[in-house]
This record gives sequence, C-alpha cells and structure tokens, in this order.
Amino acid sequence: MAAETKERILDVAERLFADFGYKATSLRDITSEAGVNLASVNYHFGSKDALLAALLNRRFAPVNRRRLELLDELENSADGAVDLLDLVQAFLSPPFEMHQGGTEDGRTFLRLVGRIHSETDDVRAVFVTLFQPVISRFTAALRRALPHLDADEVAWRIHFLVGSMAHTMMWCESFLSQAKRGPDPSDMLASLIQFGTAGLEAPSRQSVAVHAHTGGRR
Amino acid sequence: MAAETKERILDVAERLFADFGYKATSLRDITSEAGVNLASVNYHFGSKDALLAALLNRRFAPVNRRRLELLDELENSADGAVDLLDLVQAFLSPPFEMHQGGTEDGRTFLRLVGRIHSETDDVRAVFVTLFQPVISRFTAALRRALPHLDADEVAWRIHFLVGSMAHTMMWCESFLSQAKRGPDPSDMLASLIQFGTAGLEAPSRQSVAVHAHTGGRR
DNA sequence: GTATGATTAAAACACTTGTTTAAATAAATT
DNA sequence: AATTTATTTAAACAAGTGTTTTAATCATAC
Repeated sequence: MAAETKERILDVAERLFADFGYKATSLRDITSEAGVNLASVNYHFGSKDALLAALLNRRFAPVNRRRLELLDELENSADGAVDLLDLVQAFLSPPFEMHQGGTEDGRTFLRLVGRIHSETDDVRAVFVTLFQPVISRFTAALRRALPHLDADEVAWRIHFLVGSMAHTMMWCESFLSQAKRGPDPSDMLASLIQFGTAGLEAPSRQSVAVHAHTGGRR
Repeated sequence: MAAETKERILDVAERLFADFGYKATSLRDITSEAGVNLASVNYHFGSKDALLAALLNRRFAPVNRRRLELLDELENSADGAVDLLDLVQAFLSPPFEMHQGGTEDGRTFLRLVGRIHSETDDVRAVFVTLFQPVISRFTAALRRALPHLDADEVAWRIHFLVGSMAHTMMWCESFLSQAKRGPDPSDMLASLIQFGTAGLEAPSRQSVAVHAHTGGRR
C-alpha cells in the first residue's frame, strides 16, 4: 500500500504541475485528486519541494541519460565529425520516445518538460542540476559541429533551440483548436528538428551584416 | 499624488511579475516595495487580475501596434513579395526597441515578455487577446513568404520562433555567469533574427521518425 | 496473540493570500 | 471657508498555504 500511495502522489503531482505549474498547485489539490491523505506527502517525501525533486528525478534522469547515451554512440561511431542533424536529434528525441509521446502520459510529460523550463529559479534548481551535464556535453559537441560560429553564438543558439522546444511542448495541447489535425507529438518532433537544425547552422551574424550592406536590404 | 501611486504600483509590479511570476508575487510584496498602502491596488485597479491586465496593456499594446505598423510598411512598399528576414525583424524588433533594450527598464520588460508567455492560461488571457491580431496577420504574411511549407508547418515554426524568443528573453540575465560579456540585448536580437529566419525557411521536413531504440542512424 | 514498526487519518498550527471595511486625511470644487 | 470628492490608512476578514502533531490503523515478525 505504501509504494502505491507514493506513486499515486507522483503521478497526480506530475500532471498538476505540468498543467498549472508548481506554485499554483497545492498539496490539497494533489492529495484529494490522488485519494490519499494530506499528510502523506510530507510523510513520504518530506516537503513539497522534495516531492518536486523526486518527481523530476524520476522522469528527467532517464531522459538525460538517454541523451548522453545517444551522444556517446554518435561520437564513438563517427570519430570527430558528428553530423549536426544527428546531434539535434539526439538532444530532442528522448523526451518524445521516453513515454511514447502519443499517449496521454506522454503528452503530460511533454507539458511538464515545457513547464519546468519556465518556472522560477528556486523551482528549477533541481532540474538545472539534472540538466547541466547534458548541456555542457552537447555544447561541446555543437561547437565542433559548428566551426563557423564563435562560442557565444553557439550558446545563444542552444538557448533558442531549448526555448522553441520548451515553449512548444508546453502549449502544443492548446493548438488543437487552430490546427486541422490534433497535435501529433512525433510531427512536432520532426518539425522541431528541421527548424532547429537549420537555425543552428545558419551563417554567422557578421557575414549577414556584410551581406546586408552589399545585398539590397534597405 | 494619485497618478504617482498608480504608476509606482505598475512599475514595481512589472518588475516583480517579470522576476518571480504572477502567482508568486503577492500584493504585499508589491505595495511594500512601492511604498504604498496595501489597499491601494484594489482601490486603483480593482483586483490583482485587473492590475495585471492594466500592466500588460501599458506595455504590449504599443509593442504590438509597432509590429503591425512595421508589417504595414513592408506590405505597402514591396507589393506581394515581402522578404522573410524583414518579416522576422518586424516581429522581433519592437520589444527590443520599445524601451531601449540596454537599460534596466528595457531588460526588465524583456523578462516580462518572456515570463508572460509561460504563465498558465488564466493569467495569459489578457495577453493572448492583445497578441492575437499580431499572430494572425504575421501568420498570413509568413505563409506567403514560405510557399514551400503547408499551413500547419508554418504554424509550428511560428511557435518555435516565439518559444525561442520568450525563453531567451526570460533567462538572458542568467547567462551573465557563463558568457564572457554581459548579455547585450541587441546582440541577442541579431542572433535571434539569424536563427529564426534560417529555421523558418528550412526545407519542408522529410519524415523523421522518433528515434528507434536500436541506436544511431546508419 | 501480542509486540513492533510502518502507514494512514483527522485535526490543529502558524502563516500568507486577495479583498473589504470604515475611519482619517488630502485635494478639488463650489 | 465650507463641502464634496478622491485618496490613503490601518485593521479585519475569510479562505488557503505547507507543515506538524497525535492518535488510530495496518502489516509483519516474534
């Protein structure tokens, strides 16, 4: 019974955090929907913060492990020169494949991924810790794959990529109304990879400035 | 004295909402920091929600007006064929030029832009209303500028662009530590335009399936 | 069957939230 | 100057927050 309670709390909390954010979700919301006693959160996890930490660890640790695993494969097979498209795919795919993106749980998880990126720093603290090794290793790999860009520019563009990922994951449910088809997560992944790869390998901004001078822009 | 109180509340609320989000900022945080009485928020604005609405109107109405103004200019001067780069620039520039991005106020506003994109739907309601005409007109213009993409694909990519914008605006302050130079908003704008334009005009996606568990692509 | 430890239950705790009230003060109008 | 309106103040309100406590219940081992 104990393990079941813990998991029910984690499952419900994950969904509510994903939909309404951490601050806006109360322990009473979680426990009443999970059908468990209010005090059980503090009994099993210690605090609301610790619940969040446990929740993030449960999901993001495997995702980030998978990212690094894919990156290892790429760097081992093709020594030195890793294809940019493969890098982007290795970074973006794991959240989608983790929970079979099409299912209800999978989509909830995608919303959680997006939501957590926009929580305030105090909430993101645990998440950032889990994310950090991934970011640093992919940053290094992307620098090698984008030799025409300086380090700062690569850093900017990684943030752009993460932003487009997070934002779209968070709001893809809301697109139901305006899109003809429902938002298929694997469609989203394919589009995102396409968009992100092209954005990352865009020419450096200096060459654009030169281009702008000679090339007819007002 | 009345107008001064109202503006002090708006200024402080804007900064706190930008830094900590709407839910996490209490009226007591705002009023104490602004040096005004707690009840003055409800007196001048009616409620916390109405304060947010007033705050968003004050800043985003001019920004979105400017966006549409720039779009009008583009569509009038070059009849039919509007350059993609110009479109992206017309969409992204106004938040940066509005408050002279480099100043403290300007950077606070950029954080607010980013933050508001990630608030939950109830909080974003007012914002979405202000944003909607901009999105629909730019969507139409982008479809014309990207004839090789179908409507759904254009919609996805607009969300990617908005996401990269919002995310980076929100966290650009945090990049101070890892970047050599402080994050210059105009640098960010230039990079963002570069990234977004390339991403938008990327070739239409060939089917990229969710990464198989068998490992790397061969 | 009883004792031991783990789990659940209900209640209370101390604190914060947005909002309202009623009196006091300031400003503007007549 | 007197009166009406606008604004500020301090206090209280009702509801909600995470957390703690104390007792009751359950499962398991002796």
